[in-house]
Amino acid sequence: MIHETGPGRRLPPLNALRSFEAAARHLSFTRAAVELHVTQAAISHQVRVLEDHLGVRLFRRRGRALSLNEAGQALLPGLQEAFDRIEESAKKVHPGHDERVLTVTVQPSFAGAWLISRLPRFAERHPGIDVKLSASHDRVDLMRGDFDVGVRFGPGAWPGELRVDRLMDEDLFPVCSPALLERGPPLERPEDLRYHTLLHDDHVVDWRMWLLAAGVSGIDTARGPMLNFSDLVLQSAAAGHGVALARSVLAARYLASGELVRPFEFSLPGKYAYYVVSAAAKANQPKVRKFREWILEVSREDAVHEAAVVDALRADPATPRDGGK
Amino acid sequence: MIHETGPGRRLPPLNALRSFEAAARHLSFTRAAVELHVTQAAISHQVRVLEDHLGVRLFRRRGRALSLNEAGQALLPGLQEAFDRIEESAKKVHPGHDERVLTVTVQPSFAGAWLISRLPRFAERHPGIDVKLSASHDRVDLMRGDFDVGVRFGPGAWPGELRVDRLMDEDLFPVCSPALLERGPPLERPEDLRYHTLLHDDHVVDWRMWLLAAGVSGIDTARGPMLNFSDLVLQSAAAGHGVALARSVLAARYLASGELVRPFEFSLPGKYAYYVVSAAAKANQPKVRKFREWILEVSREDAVHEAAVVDALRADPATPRDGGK
DNA sequence: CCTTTTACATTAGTTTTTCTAATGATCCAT
DNA sequence: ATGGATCATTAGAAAAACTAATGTAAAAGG
Repeated sequence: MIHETGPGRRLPPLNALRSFEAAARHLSFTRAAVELHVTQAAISHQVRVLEDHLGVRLFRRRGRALSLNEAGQALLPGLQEAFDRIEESAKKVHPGHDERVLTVTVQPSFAGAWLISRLPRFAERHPGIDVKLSASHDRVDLMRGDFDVGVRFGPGAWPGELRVDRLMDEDLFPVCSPALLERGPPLERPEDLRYHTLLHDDHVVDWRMWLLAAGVSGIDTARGPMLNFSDLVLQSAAAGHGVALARSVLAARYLASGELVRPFEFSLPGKYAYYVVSAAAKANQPKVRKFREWILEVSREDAVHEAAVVDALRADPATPRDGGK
Repeated sequence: MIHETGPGRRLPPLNALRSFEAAARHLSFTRAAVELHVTQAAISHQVRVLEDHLGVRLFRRRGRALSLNEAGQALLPGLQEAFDRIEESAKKVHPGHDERVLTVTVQPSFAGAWLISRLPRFAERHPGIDVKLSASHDRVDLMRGDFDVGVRFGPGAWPGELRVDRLMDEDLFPVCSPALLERGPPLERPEDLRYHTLLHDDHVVDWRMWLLAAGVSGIDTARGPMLNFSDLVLQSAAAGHGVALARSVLAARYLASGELVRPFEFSLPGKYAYYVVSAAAKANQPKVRKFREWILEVSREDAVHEAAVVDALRADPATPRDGGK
């Protein structure tokens, strides 16, 4: 009665075809679901959509036994060739590009103190993405394309066409072992630091600046050992060797476990922060976007959570929430 | 660091591929949008999704001029072959099945009085579906697969595996031309019908039953002409030849235009109703579902609307809302 | 040139589709 | 029979796709 041609193609629902192909290959909705990282119900729905669209059943369902009926058998081979062709074409377009592998570069201190323990959560949420984490001090140029995304500590402004999102701010405050606090010389106010060994690391962290900000003078900041890595300084402090000036992100796990405590509240906001960084050209790739969104979300959640834990510990330092050392 | 293989395929987003293919074929997002019955923005988004996924641009956009770049040229041919293959396979599965053509069977009276004027709305909402309407008195067996869907007037219970939805109830009431009401013998109560010519059709409608229900006796229902089609009876009434016993659905358009009026309010609920019917096996096909949902929705809306119009006319019969005859 | 037209891009918000979790039904093996 | 495995169904949540409005840039027309 009413006519509307439209010269284009008449393709069945493509996502339903993908589910059907997987289901037909496995002869199992459940296994197809595993392959496609969805639930069995999703496959069931999609196959049904395709069957409704075509107006034919494609499977013979007899309880547990699943098999292709005639229509299904007619459909499958051509479909598989078609999908092969698509895979092949897609590979041709950008060889060496793998949308499943995400390469991430971070500093070792951040990897150990923060990222490693959280990465499993990412793998769980995005089982289709395979993270390759590179922890290294080497300055990596994200613009050169060696890595998809990085976490950098710094002022937040880098040259080049980058997408930069602030991840976490960094505060500086002294930490020491609970034993030192209980049994060492008094350590109630910043001034008391003069009776303690100060542990130094050779990076950003600077006792002089902190003491100045805390309004304390006359303490010799040349005293005490200097260690190469931030984490070693914290370990040393946890072992009771002295008081370290900690960066909040790196110290968080020691504070949470009770291995380190903060003798005083005062903390100096660091001038640097952690940023998620990626080349602008890559920033919108799904795998990159998912990582960025995930890490920003986790850092937000954890900030809330850790603040609560730290508060609890401060209220009752004798019973650390976790096993401790 | 974390590894998760998954032996399956690695296909790009399939719907994005469809948009790309159409856009590449037309070398125009706008024309691709027309073909796929979506907006230009949708194509733009989908192409972008594909480009992000693959990590390469596929088009060269230079203002108005759109062309495939190297990557796009590498992708297109294989993709088209793949889509050809899919179309071919889908056709093989169910030849003679066309998901764009919907065959509908109704009685001529319903087609003319109700469906024809509303069908354009359906075409507008679902431009991808091409309705083939068959108006015929022949009893058609929907189970035999000759038609996808039908509208049937009857008791609502038919044999066979059918999906049946009640569409509209049918009331019986007398109608006549406004001229007859003004200038003819009085016609204020059902009793006054004795001074008028009764128009009969040979179908369901029966003056005897109506008069009985209205509590009037002693009127000779054998008087007056009998016509073959319900609509002819109404036309005859509109021409002032007498009073017809109308079925509400069929009379609605005459009432709306003012060509017919109801001399009294009393109406007898018909024992039959209109139903949307299709074979259970076809009832979930997208084209069938869309038609069913549409017709049910329209009938609901129109019921509300027409009730309002009829009320308005009853309040002021001299100024029909529509042009009239 | 300047204006208008045409076409793609972008944004925010809505709609539609897809997916999940829970549960049910069925078949098979023990 | 009973338990385990598998697909189906349902309602509701999450994600994807789409639209409308608007922006931007290049080409075409005066």
